[in-house]
Amino acid sequence: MKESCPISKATAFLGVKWTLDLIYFLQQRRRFCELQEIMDGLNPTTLSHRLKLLEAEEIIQREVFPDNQRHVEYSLTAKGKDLLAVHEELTNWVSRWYPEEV
Amino acid sequence: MKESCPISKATAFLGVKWTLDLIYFLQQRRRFCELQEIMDGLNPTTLSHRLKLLEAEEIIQREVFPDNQRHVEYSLTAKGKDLLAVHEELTNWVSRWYPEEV
DNA sequence: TTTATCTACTATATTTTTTATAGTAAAGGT
DNA sequence: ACCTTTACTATAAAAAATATAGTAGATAAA
Repeated sequence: MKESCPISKATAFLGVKWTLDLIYFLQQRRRFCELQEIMDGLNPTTLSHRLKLLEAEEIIQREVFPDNQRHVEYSLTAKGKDLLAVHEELTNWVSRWYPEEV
Repeated sequence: MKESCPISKATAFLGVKWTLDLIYFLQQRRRFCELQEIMDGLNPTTLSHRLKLLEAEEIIQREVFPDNQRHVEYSLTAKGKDLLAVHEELTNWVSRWYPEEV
């Protein structure tokens, strides 16, 4: 952006469909299929892309269980957890403007 | 989403490319062409779509100047200004994790 | 021990969004 | 009269999201 936007580092991945929701749900560590279900059948191609993007940004970490290669868990890194403050503000905003929803 | 996500009301428009940046730049009231320039030539079709979305959500307001129909200004509503708290948190996060950028 | 199920994806094709580019129509300046 | 600015819209191409099916390994059930 011409005029620097101090948050462009963040909007590059937060302003992408599903990212904000995904971070919310990853407050608990989750498996791929759990995320799919929770997110109402979000298609696996998109979910896979998004997880890779967030992993590359070091917002989440992917852990494969050594005893079972098919067991993979995703969770927030310290950097990712630190983003939850943003979610909190967002939750507050939603409760102020859509009180019936929260 | 199956399991309710309390912020889905917000992520529906914030999790869309350019929305977060747009709100940031609309801290000051701006005209269409200014936004285009500031956002590094963001194409007018997308900008137009986004402005309409945010207007529909009552995050921004569109004002046509009565003396000149070609003079249109966009600015944040109270609801939109209230979202700036989220931007602030985001700015803080960026400064913590990308100190060289801010 | 064959068969079925679960998990974590990838492949392919279709639909939706975004983008680049050009164009329009009104108003204002020169 | 002519050029520029403004706020868009139109069209076509490129990129991203989705639906759907499929794969491969591991575990469970018959």
